[in-house]
Amino acid sequence: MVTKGDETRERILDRAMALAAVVGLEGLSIGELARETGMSKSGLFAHFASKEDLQLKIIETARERFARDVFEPTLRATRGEGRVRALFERWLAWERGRVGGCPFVEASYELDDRPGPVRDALAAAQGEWVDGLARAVQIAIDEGHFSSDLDPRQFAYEMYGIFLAYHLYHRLLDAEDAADRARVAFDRLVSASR
Amino acid sequence: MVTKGDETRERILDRAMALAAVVGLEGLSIGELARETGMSKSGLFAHFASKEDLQLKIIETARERFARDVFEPTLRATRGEGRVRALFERWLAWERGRVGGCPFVEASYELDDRPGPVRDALAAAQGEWVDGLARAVQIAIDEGHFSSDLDPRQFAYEMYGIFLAYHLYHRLLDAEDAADRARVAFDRLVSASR
DNA sequence: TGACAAAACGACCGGTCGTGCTATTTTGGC
DNA sequence: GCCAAAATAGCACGACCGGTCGTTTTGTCA
Repeated sequence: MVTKGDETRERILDRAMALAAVVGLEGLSIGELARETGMSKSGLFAHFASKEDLQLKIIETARERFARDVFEPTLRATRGEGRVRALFERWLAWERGRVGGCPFVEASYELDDRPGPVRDALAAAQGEWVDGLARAVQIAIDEGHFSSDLDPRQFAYEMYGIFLAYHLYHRLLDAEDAADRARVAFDRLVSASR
Repeated sequence: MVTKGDETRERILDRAMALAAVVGLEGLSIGELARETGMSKSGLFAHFASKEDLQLKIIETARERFARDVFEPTLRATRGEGRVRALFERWLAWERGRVGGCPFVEASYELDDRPGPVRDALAAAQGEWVDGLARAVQIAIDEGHFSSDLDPRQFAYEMYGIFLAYHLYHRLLDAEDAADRARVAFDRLVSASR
């Protein structure tokens, strides 16, 4: 059964995720989050044991949303190259669709040098995603769409690079052709993999 | 003439740059920086008008260091493909050589959604670097090393992507093969450009 | 050596941080 | 419609934030 508390918790996490994508997981303050959600600081604290706990739950929430919006839909569609292409397009849309960009990317560069459970959770999530990408590429190889010489993990690496450049060009440099450049690069990567 | 004040200012900025690469430009606190440099907070404030001023000067310092260590040395070496390759290797070394990774990358994902003069300065520095890359590629085209069909700015985009993926794999995922993967990707990019 | 400016200091400002503890309100099952 | 449980608010705390102040130390040059 879903109680009222569950709902507010969900609402808080939604807002927190968006906020963290702008000011960072560390920069996010309880007071600001309380203001944003129209609650008191102590009201928030009934839902989260500590700020670190909140950060962990933000990452978990982002993980769920990403799986739901990007990864899972492609599992019910085509296999092989089509799925890899679908993953890429959904990934771009995921970035476009939220204020502050992809929370994983933002957090990754923020926490890369700050050891602790939050960094660990983030690295685990990122590792999972990279694995998922590589698996999709492996299937494309098995289906004969991609060359059997192809290294799926190298493909995932380069695909991630294209996404990161897209993120930077789009968010910081305000380049209107960011998505175009990303697609050109990705097409080149796919073509070279056949 | 270089006064004592100039020297300490230099020392402070050095330390501040390293610190900011770890905790971010916003996360960097005056108190912590004072502790790290063995000075008092007010002693610091003799050198910087405000925290924002400090952030701007950190970016400026990073820009100088980057130009000195990465960009300029390649101008005195080979032109064309050789220079582009040298830029890439020096770029990787620049990332490896400092705690916290490349300060520009860290700052870029931190500030991309926080308008203001600091973000502007950062975007300008990044734009400058992308321009420099594209110019080096254009020279390689003119020299006949790269195809005349090649779009230098697309090359710069993809090169940046490879670097960003390297940064992520190296810093967050602790992947030992990060540099190898970066070189494989870059070689593929260069080969496809000939 | 004495004068004067540059540099650094410690104390302190109002404000916000994360986080407790306790009281009050709201909710949902009987 | 009662009552326990769940949810939220109120309030206070010590620490630290960016920043200012008047003062003291240090370095430079006549």
